[in-house]
Amino acid sequence: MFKPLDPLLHSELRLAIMSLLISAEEAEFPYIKEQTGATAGNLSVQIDKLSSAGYIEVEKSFKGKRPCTICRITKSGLKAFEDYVEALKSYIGN
Amino acid sequence: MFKPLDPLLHSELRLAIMSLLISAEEAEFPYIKEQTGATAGNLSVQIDKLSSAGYIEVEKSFKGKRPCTICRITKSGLKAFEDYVEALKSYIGN
DNA sequence: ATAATTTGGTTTATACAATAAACTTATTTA
DNA sequence: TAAATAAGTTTATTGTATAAACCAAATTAT
Repeated sequence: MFKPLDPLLHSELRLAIMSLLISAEEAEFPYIKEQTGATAGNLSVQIDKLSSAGYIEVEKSFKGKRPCTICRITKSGLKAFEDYVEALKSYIGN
Repeated sequence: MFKPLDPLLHSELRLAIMSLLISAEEAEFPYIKEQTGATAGNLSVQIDKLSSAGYIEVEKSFKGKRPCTICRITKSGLKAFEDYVEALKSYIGN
């Protein structure tokens, strides 16, 4: 009847991050922060979780002398997102 | 960009309860419990929350000598659900 | 008859998770 | 050179989902 909702994606901020990365394929930390309106701390934590789960990959480099964190969605992240949307439909009706 | 998600509805079990009540317009506690697979304790708590918010109304009566708890969605609950679905679309794309 | 189980829940405790506050390091700007 | 900004991370707090424990009545088994 009701399909279980991946708890990693069933989170407002993490869902927003994933949504952004699906449209963008690549996004920097400050951009995600601005688009989601999240605090840096919260964003940092949630990015870690998505990264640990293998849903996104995080590339830390330097842009000039400043740190630069770039995020991309992974294949498995995209799959998880699609599954999540599918599961959601069992609650909200397509 | 991303619309905020009503935290009361952004919960797997509460969303399932609301979803059921939208289709059914009326449902008894044991039926909801069976359909959602929730434990009675969890269900009781979440029903209380939805009821306190005015999203559902709860009628406690007796069926013979056994207690009987019937739930119905309210107008404001239906509105909240629709708004939630609308907000969700800003994350998952319609 | 009475002990055990089931039904229909509620209350309480716990463990996790979302979020912000505080902090770090480096860089601009005043 | 002092203050503010940028880009994050780590830590602390608060909240919330969930299950465990509990209660009362009814039913079933011995």
